Amino acid sequence: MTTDALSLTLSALADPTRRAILQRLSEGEASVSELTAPFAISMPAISRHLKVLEQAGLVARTRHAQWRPVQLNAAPLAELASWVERYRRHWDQNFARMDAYLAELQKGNPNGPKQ
Amino acid sequence: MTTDALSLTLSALADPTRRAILQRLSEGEASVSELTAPFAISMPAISRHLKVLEQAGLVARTRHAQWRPVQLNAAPLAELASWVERYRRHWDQNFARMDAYLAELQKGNPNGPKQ
DNA sequence: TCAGTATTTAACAATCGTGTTATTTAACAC
DNA sequence: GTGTTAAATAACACGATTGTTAAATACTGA
Repeated sequence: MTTDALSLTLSALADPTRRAILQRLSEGEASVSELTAPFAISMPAISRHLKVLEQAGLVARTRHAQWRPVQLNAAPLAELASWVERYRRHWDQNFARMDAYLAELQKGNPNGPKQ
Repeated sequence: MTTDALSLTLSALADPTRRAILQRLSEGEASVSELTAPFAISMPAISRHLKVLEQAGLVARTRHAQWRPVQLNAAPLAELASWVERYRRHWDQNFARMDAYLAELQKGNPNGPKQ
């Protein structure tokens, strides 16, 4: 498949369980057991969610005795943020007003800043 | 199922074809035929991608003779943007520096703004 | 009404995603 | 070594996703 990074990030984030895991990790690293506790699903299921998050680069795993602490890595979210930003003008009222204002300026300032 | 809105948005965006459709629509509305043209897949496949985007609230469809013009609706991206923003401090260097700076201020200004 | 165009829906196949339980691996402690 | 704990992997089931082609629907225009 060779899926692109942004698709990997988005499909990893599409699952509510995985987003909850990230939220927990934003408060600090955690073991797989600790991550499993809040959910009604088994540890193997969480382990697979972690694998998805790891392949998307959203978490990193280290090793400490029989624990594998999991840490958040938010770097891929930077790319997502910049992707979303390209659409901000389509929903943001301030952006819309700014566009209209600039358009007015463009055609000879009839409603420009100094009347 | 009753999937939450953010999950719907994210899984809709996880597909590269659907993101390409949105990008095309950011330049203006288009018919299904026009949206199909750039891709190597059939029109029914595109029609179903559009249904996914519509259910996520990312596009709206109107009716004009035998055409069903499709329009971008970026509103759901606002929620996504604000979700991502909550993690900005985890990747943004400026945020990290600001955090460190504020922490210094907090513990008695040893490395504060005036030395 | 009939033919043509645009689009959706139906029926099907193949693959993917997510959960389960059972088993295996790895590290600790005695 | 044995036993315990933490986690991953295997094997499986099941439903969702995504594509296909063929048929149905909706509108236009003579």
